[in-house]
Amino acid sequence: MSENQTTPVSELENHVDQQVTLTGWLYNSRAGGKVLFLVLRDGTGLCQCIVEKGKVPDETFEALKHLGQESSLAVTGQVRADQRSVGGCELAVTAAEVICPTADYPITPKAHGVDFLLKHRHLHFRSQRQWSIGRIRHTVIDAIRRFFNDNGFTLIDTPIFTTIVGEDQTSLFEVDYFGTPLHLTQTGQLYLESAAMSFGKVYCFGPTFRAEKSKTRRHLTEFWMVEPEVAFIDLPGLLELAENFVSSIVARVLKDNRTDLETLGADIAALEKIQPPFYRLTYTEAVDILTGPKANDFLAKQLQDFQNTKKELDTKIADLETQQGGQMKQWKKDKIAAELIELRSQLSEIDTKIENNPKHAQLAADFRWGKDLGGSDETIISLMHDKPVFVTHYPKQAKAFYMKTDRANEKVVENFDLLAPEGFGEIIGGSVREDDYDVLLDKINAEGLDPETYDWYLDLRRYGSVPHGGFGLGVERTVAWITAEKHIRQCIPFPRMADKVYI
RNA sequence: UCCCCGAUAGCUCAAUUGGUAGAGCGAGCGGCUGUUAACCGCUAGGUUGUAGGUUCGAGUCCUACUCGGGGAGCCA
Repeated sequence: MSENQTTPVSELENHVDQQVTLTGWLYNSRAGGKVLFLVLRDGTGLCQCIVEKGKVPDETFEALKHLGQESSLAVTGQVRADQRSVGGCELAVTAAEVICPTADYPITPKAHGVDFLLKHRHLHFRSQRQWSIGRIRHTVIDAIRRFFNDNGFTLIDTPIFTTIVGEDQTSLFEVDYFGTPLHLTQTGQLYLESAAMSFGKVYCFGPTFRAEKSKTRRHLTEFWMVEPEVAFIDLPGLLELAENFVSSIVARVLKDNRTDLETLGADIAALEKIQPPFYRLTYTEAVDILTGPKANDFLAKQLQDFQNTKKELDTKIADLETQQGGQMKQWKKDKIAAELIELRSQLSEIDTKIENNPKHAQLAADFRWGKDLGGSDETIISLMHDKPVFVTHYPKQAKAFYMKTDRANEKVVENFDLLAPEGFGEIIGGSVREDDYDVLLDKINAEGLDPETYDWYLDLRRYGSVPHGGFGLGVERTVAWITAEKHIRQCIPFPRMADKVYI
């Protein structure tokens, strides 16, 4: 069974009316008395294989008829173009070989809960949704490398065992490095700054670790981040780089993964709008929006929408419950019961939203200049826009020590966050770095950090310091946004969450 | 760490508000030549998360714990 004797499902359209052999796994089967419909999954796509009694040996027919989901097999037959089939092609089977028959595969083609699927992650990969997300993740990562490699950036691999704190001291994973405490990297940025002084434009790309005990849909303790760093750049330059970068990723996914996006139910029309320029707001403008009538009206309208949806759901549920009491065929009753389950789960989701809306309104209204923007605040801002939004110039005290103080307004730093639209929130954080030796040293001391540890970092300001800056983009958050996946744990093969690691 | 919600068959969920635990899917057997999460018939499948309490009687009410989901803080 060498590779050149088998044909990938993705290439069947080039083999119509030819005889081919497919290898893969049984995704689904529907058995008739004298005809079987086997849906084969081979990693490149799905193909419906038709097995007619009499066209294959009887024992093959019987074996295939009782074959369990996810059995591995090889099938040979003639390719036919048929619009009734998934993918537009099907296989008229003349011979088949079962490689490994399977019984009791745990993941059925029906609905499953989140916890169950995570516990079966090693098998859940095989499901359509995870497969499509995985392919899009692949494209996103390739597009990231492509963009930087094509734009004069040099890849610099920064260490995973580190001695320096880039973000927050409380969120470090400590490791015992031959008796010396080190920690896993939170960012490659500080190392990258030294590389930028050698290569000009650099980037690093790898896993990042944050020991934040966050239990939300946008947090992982291990995630992938790409960080470009550029010498001789200012804040407007960075924003331009970031919007071109993000737009190029989205464009690549639209080009390479349209059917995956369709499978996932992503909003393709919205993605097509993702082109420069993005919206630009200062932090102060964002605070004015949050505490002013605009956010208030927006949230009030949102609450009204939620309540209208709730009313509609309540009416539908009441209707179905009344119908359920009446006389009717069993299958009709079952259908109503299934519909009720779906509607009730929608209702519970909308109830949560209705419950959270006033809390978020309160948080937004109580917001005072000086705090960092909260998750809900970012969600509100991002929901109010149909394209990504840059929020720039945050208060100095809310941000990391290395960010450059704005010389025009010393209360703020020259930084930015990029919020993905329609509620997805932050996907990029970045800044111009403080390039003045004395200002940086003061910041290090003010933060209570040990200047000796940062001696090499200060050297970069001693020897030919230049204005420079960069940003970090979270891969899983980007994939979640593009695929319209609610939770980023679905956007990494083996998610590590606070307090939970399955395999 | 805090707030809200949940735990019933392998899976997803019901159980008329305290009165004999049910259905679909999945599994097994049978039927059907064009199915699309196929359909139809039959069969098997349960100490209702754990421990205690209230009650003639608890899946349902109370307390504690465990596990899970959502949200806050923090962040990519």
